[in-house]
Amino acid sequence: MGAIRFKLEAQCGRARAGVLTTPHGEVPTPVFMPVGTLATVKALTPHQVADTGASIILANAYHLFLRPGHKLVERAGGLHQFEKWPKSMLTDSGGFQVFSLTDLRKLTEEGVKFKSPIDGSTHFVSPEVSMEIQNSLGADIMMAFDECVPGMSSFETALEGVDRTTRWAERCIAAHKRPEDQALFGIVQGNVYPELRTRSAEALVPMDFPGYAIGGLSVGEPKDKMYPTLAHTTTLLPEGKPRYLMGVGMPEDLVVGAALGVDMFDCVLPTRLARHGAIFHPEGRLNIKNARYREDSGVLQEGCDCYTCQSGFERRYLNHLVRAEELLAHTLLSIHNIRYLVRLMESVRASILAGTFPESHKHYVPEEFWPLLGLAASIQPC
RNA sequence: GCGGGUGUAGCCAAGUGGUUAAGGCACCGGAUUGUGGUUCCGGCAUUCGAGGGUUCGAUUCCCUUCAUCCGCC
Repeated sequence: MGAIRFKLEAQCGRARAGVLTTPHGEVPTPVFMPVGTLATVKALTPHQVADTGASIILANAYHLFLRPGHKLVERAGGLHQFEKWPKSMLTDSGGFQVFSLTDLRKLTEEGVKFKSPIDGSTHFVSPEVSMEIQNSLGADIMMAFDECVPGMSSFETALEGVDRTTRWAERCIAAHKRPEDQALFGIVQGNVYPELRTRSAEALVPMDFPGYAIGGLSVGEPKDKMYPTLAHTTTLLPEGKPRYLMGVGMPEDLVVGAALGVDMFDCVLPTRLARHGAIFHPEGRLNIKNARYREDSGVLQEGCDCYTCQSGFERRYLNHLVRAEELLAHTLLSIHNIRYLVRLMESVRASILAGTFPESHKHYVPEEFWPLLGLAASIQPC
């Protein structure tokens, strides 16, 4: 018996609705997971995060390793206790920082030498170190330490990334100390090359991870590369295990991902956009600091059930808070944006259960991509 | 009233007798997908307080005037 259970409740074409059970509760899927890199979803209290309907959040092993240190978090009773988040939690391995901190690191077969962005000191992270960090942090789900190559890398570079990720995956499994209460997910790499995605999945699936992530997407490649790659990759993964598309959070991408059989998503977008004064809206993204909202007495989104909209905060007030760089702007806009994505996933899930997906959500997706959803000329109800 | 200084975009401000007048802030847009919390990319003065003169050519040199600041009566 592993740390998690995953039960599929319904399928609709390739889309799935399920329930992921972790030691810290149930997570209905498909699910959007807010990101709390440094043991906090920026600008929000745990209560506010939970109030958006989020049932699982992320933290980052590499960043917490640098500050305050994973041993300190362990002495504090683990991440749940440290940051007072009682629900499910997932830690990223630091693998993404291999990609995002590319000019501050040196990569070898053994691991990665990073230069700390905090004080310039150097630190070595390997699959074994990442497992040690994540075991100390104690999240319900931890991620393998992988190599994520940039969006439009050459086939050769992507191939190296795939094979290194495979070798590192074996080392992660061997180094993982708490499989009974922490589930370790493998990560499929391969950039936009279908044959490399196949190669990666064929190597990782026999390792029998309790869940599989799709990494190396939304890292600079265009959508007409990303979507077909995703469509191919989800067919390679085991039916009965959760699938997690890493780093994806645009509403249309969530709908496409769910339609292609993804169960979990995470993204910094809702909170980062909020801190830059932008919000999700059915008509597209709105930049609430634009001059045209200066006298706007409406709420962010008519009919939205988030705290910010329900409290009646007007656009002209939020415009002011953003311009004045008041902290409350970050809080109020983050709440709206996270709730927007959580609610989107709730409605996707309900439609899958009702058998009306993806027809019910196709308006989120540009028409040119409808064929990918199974929404060509003939729509297949399920 | 006298002596001196300064007038360049909404604000601070560089600059030169010669094609398109730095830069910063603000402002107006855009970007941001497993977060290096203050980032990146664009746009924004046909004109240098006003008027006149010298010159092939003036924001720059000269005169007048206006505004403003400092000091002395």
